[in-house]
Amino acid sequence: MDDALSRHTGYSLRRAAGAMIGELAKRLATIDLRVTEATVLLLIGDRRNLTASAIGRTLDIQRANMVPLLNRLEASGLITRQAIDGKSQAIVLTPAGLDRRARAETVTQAFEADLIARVPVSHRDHLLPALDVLWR
Amino acid sequence: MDDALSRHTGYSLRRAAGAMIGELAKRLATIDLRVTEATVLLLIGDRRNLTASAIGRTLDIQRANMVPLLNRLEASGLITRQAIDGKSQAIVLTPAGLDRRARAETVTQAFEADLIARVPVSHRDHLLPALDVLWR
DNA sequence: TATTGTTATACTCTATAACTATA
DNA sequence: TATAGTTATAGAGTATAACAATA
Repeated sequence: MDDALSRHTGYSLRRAAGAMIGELAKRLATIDLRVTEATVLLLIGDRRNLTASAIGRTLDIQRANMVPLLNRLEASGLITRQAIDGKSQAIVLTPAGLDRRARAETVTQAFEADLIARVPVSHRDHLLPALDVLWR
Repeated sequence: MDDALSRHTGYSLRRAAGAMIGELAKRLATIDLRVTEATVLLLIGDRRNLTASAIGRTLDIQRANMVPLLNRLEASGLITRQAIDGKSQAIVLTPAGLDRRARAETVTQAFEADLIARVPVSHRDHLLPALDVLWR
């Protein structure tokens, strides 16, 4: 097709990620979540006493950009901020947050299954390890 | 690490693409190009009589978003618009555009080589075909 | 009728700098 | 001194709607 770009792994990576995120965003919109919001909910449910800064470090989101993100989740009643000490706050899921998180897990797991199903079997087990080395 | 997400191919795809694009953007900035601008230059040099709409279709960029992108390239003296008929315009590289394109090719090829070198040999040949199926 | 180029606008994510307060 | 939370701001990419002119 576009021969100047068809053999570029970087280009394919960009296009694949774009297509994937677009599709996931559509599915998460049905439960009123953005991709980044769902990612935060999934992470929080897994750990305890996570601060905004710690979440940001794990997800590679700037400290400053966590603020409006968490503000929205708090305004939606999905999280609360609980003081750990005078400086840090734990981000905690509310009952509504736990419920939304469960629904996000259902959506993302179905999405994952559909995504992986599209990859030919011969390549399937290579994709995740190959991707991981590019950012971990 | 983040166990709720570590086995998600979609999440790894997003992180890998983000890290990759960030690095590529830095390298292209040294020759005063954005990622999308470089992509357009590489595509144009390969074909002829490409219209803005056709470029957009190939690169999955909305028609409306091509306008400011091409305006910048034109303002930088890298492209010109040549009438094909009363409705369509061919996007053509100027001599400066050809030179910038050659430099973009050098940067992207070095980047590609570095990117692929990081993928373990056992997975290397599987990455591009696995990615391609996710968007082509 | 479908397509091209365009304008306007808004949203999402990301990046940087700076400030306050606390560990 | 380093870190947490925050504010403000800007940039880049993307999405939608609408319009005039032309194929």
